Amino acid sequence: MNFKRNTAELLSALTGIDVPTLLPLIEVPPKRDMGDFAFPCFSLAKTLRKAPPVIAQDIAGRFPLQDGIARVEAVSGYVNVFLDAEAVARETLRSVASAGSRYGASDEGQGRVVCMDYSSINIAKPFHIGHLSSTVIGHSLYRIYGFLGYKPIGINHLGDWGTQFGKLIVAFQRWGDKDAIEAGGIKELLTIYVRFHDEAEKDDALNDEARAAFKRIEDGDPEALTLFQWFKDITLRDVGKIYDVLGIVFDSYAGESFYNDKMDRVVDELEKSGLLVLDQGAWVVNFPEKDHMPPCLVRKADGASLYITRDIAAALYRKEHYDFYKSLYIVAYQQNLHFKQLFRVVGMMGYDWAKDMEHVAFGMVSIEEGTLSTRSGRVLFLQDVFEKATEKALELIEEKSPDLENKREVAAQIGVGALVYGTLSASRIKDINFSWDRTLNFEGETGPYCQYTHARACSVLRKAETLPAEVDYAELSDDYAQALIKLIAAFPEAVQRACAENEPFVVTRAVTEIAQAYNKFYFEQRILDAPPSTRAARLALTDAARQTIANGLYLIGIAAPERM
RNA sequence: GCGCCUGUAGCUCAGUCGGAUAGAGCAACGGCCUUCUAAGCCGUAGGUCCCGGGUUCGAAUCCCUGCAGGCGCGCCA
Repeated sequence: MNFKRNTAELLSALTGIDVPTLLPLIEVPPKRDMGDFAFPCFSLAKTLRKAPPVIAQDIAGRFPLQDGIARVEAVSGYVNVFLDAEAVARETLRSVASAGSRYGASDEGQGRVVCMDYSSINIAKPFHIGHLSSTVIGHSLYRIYGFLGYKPIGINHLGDWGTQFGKLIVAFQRWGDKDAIEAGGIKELLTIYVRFHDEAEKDDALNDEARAAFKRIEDGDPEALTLFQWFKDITLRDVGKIYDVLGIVFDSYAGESFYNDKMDRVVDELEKSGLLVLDQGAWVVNFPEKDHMPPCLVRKADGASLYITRDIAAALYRKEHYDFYKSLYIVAYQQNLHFKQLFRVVGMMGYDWAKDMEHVAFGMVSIEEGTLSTRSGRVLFLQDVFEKATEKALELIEEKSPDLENKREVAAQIGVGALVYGTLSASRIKDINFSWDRTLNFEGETGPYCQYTHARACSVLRKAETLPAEVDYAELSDDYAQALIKLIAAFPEAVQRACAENEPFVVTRAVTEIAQAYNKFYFEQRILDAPPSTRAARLALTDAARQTIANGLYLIGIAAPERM
């Protein structure tokens, strides 16, 4: 049963206001002793020509005490509704128990396809913390949408085209060592790439050579293509290790090179719709004055296409190939203008589904030394951060639970959990200033805290050995149990909000609050050595908390170890 | 110059699209392990919700002006 809806229905009968308009007006009071739901009567004052406290008093006096409603009070213009603790406990715990790992899930998506462009790494460039946000937000949204019945399509739009591949070929042929690259991976590729730049400073002819080498890739020269593919394989193999650690899989790796032969069509179409204008030798699309947007360049003076040309081609391809209901781009806010232009151009081309594309923007990551910059050495490789966090977790495990069997595995889950949590703990738009202190702090509102709480609940259940078949839910009327139950009951709504706003942090917060409430409950109330009836009820609550935390952690892409 | 975004405790952030006395965590200080995992719990202290106007029963929240910071603004992605 949905208590909020039920309250709205009863209120509707008393006020004559229909349920849909009533529902958003009902709020949760700031303090628990003010009840479970509150209905402010101020907005009714004008139409009813009565003072809000009088109206509240009237409604409260006529409120029927049924369907789990214990009592109703009128306090300074509010109607405060108190739910029956036993009923709330029963309904909530039963629905968690029956849904299990699907608690919070729904079929509201009805199998509709949602494309998600995230992570989208560059070939031959190492994965650094700047790539983490897109990867982790995208992955979480992938799970959230899937959980709510959509069919997500995870797309890693690879940056696998451009003259840098010509440079890599030249560099490899001059100074490369196949075995060293096979062994060293991306870091080795980066080394020869950096060397190319150093040498090219002295000898500009190298740049011409690189351009020629890239031309060979474009022309389909077998040797060049083989090398090109090899660079990609090396990169994906390396980056794949990070995706494995994060538990990420993609449905498509179609990147820039994939769209290479699909761009002429875009230019043709733009031309036919009369949108293309020649300006200073280049072809551009101009926007109406009201858009306040500079024109966007679609084809360079030398005939070459650009980033946005590829993105238009990709948008068309995705619509035709997946027939998406929504198409999300999880990309930093630096590219706000780019996506505004992209969506507008696609709309101007006459595709009404342009409205279904959305830029899921997020803030920038900087480190203490300043903005990230590979060239000036201000980088933090994700691999290194993972390792350091895992090491810290391992130290703590050695200290706190030296008997744990799979220490390394759990340490990695905790270290990575800390990092992922850090990325998903605030709204997307906030900039992140990376700090080792914060990353390696596993106390308070952190990933390890939530994981710890989950493991703690698991430990209690393990010692109990069996879950009770019969539960007297009246045993869960104390404040600590009730606070926890209400947060568990609110979890499905949090998942829906996270989806509607493309904001994984909403789930992060919900999980954190449940963990906090469970820890308070755990500290204040004995579970295993309570009297049988109480013990049974508290075990059932422990299991519900355990399950909900596990589901929430899954949705934000964090592992939930049973021991730590 | 134009456009977008951000501004809440020393720091990192919430604040359920206008509601009741603005909440958490970190850091600081003080307590709690012979009892279910102390990666935990409790307490103390910490606020000009950037400034100023406006809208109304009521504003951290909505509107306007300003200030500060970030990002972007044609041949990169």
